[in-house]
Amino acid sequence: MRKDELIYQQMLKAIVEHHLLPDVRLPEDQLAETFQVSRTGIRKVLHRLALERFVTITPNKGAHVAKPTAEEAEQVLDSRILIEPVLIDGAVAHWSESSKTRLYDIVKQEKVAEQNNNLKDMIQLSAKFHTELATLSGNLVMAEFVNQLTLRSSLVIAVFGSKQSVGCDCGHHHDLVDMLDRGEAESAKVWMKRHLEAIKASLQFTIDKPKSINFKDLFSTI
Amino acid sequence: MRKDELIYQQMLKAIVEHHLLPDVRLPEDQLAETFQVSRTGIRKVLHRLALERFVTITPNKGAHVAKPTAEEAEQVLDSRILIEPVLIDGAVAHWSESSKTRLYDIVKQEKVAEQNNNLKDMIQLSAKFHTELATLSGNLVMAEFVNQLTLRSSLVIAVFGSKQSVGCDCGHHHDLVDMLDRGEAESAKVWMKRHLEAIKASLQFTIDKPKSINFKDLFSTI
DNA sequence: TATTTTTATATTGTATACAATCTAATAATG
DNA sequence: CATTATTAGATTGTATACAATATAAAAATA
Repeated sequence: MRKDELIYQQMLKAIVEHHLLPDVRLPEDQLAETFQVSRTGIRKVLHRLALERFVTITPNKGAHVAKPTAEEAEQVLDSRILIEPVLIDGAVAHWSESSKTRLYDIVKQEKVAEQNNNLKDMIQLSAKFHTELATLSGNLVMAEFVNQLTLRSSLVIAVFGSKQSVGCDCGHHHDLVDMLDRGEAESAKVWMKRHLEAIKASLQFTIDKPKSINFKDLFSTI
Repeated sequence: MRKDELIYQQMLKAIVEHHLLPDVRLPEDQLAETFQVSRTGIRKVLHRLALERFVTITPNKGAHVAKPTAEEAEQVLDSRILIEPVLIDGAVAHWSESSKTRLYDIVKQEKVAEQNNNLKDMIQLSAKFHTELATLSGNLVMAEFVNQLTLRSSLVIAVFGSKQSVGCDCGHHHDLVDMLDRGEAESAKVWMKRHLEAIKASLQFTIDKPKSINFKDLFSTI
């Protein structure tokens, strides 16, 4: 993998898994030193993350982890509520043994993460489940968009979510796969809509405060 | 507006309006000279266009105008067929006199462009109509995605489209606005789905060849 | 003391320099 | 003559240098 792609993946992971919280400053120098590249390489990554809404770049003031507003949070979830159900038809149409295996496998991992109370894995796996399902619909353009939306949801949860926002119902994903395997598209659509509405309903509008970060330590442990 | 934003807009416009055709090489030096900035600024823009799928960057070989494959073309249109109808509800819910005015205004401009056989305006205005409608739904996240999809459609049309792909039915947009104004959401959804399916059906799989480009001349005339 | 002004420091913005890589032309070899 | 090596030129990849801007601290003024 290209070096800048690797840095991108690591930073995105850190943001999505709440190791880097919203509003945290991302100084180019420190990141450059952390990843052993020049500022040029870091700027490329920050620029990409900014286009994808995970980072905010203010001219002459630098990059911060993005802090979605309440409006944006709502719109991200509403987008998923609109889109993900209509992808169910495609997933059912392309359904196969390997689809089933892939999704059940993720569900299994989710259960382990839940038992271990491993929040970071729970976040990552939940996003992975939804992205994988979108991919199974056969439309890569849509799958990419859903992928971005699930990752943005993780960021939204960092700002407005409670613990139940991510973990309350990962067992439920199992039920959805059952429906898909039985070819019950309509039930699956309804289920998906309610599932996402439940996540949206779990969001709360509170405030939190950023703190200083040692990037070298952070990226050496994850 | 920031200088790099302006360069981005101009290059995107050139691609979307078919002044820069798919597969055309985009050498950093020539673009840097054309826009009177260093390669640094150009690379930033090319990188952004690549993330948005309007440009393809091959490592150590540089940037080219993206040439969507048949699969991608199909998926872009399918995405619109899935998404744009479900945004109708939001547009009807937020409907107002200003909505009506905005859309009719675009339709009016479309008619002028059609009469003048002004292909470049027809492309731009058709994309604008669909984006504006998505914006009226009230969900900015969705609107941005639809905007990207409409622009990618223009690129798809550059590869697979016939003249009718863009201009066959711009009068029809008028009918849609009428339905929206009467609050006929369901009819409007069906109309939108058929409209996009017609565009998809007009795509043909042929071949064309790139030719050399004088960037200075090009960007001094548009 | 509170407020403004000035200065110093740190950080980002942009251009340039040099290294790495690819492309194409020329030379060498069978 | 066709094919492979070699070399020269052009182009991209990355780091660094310097300018522009913002931030924070110190000094000046009311």
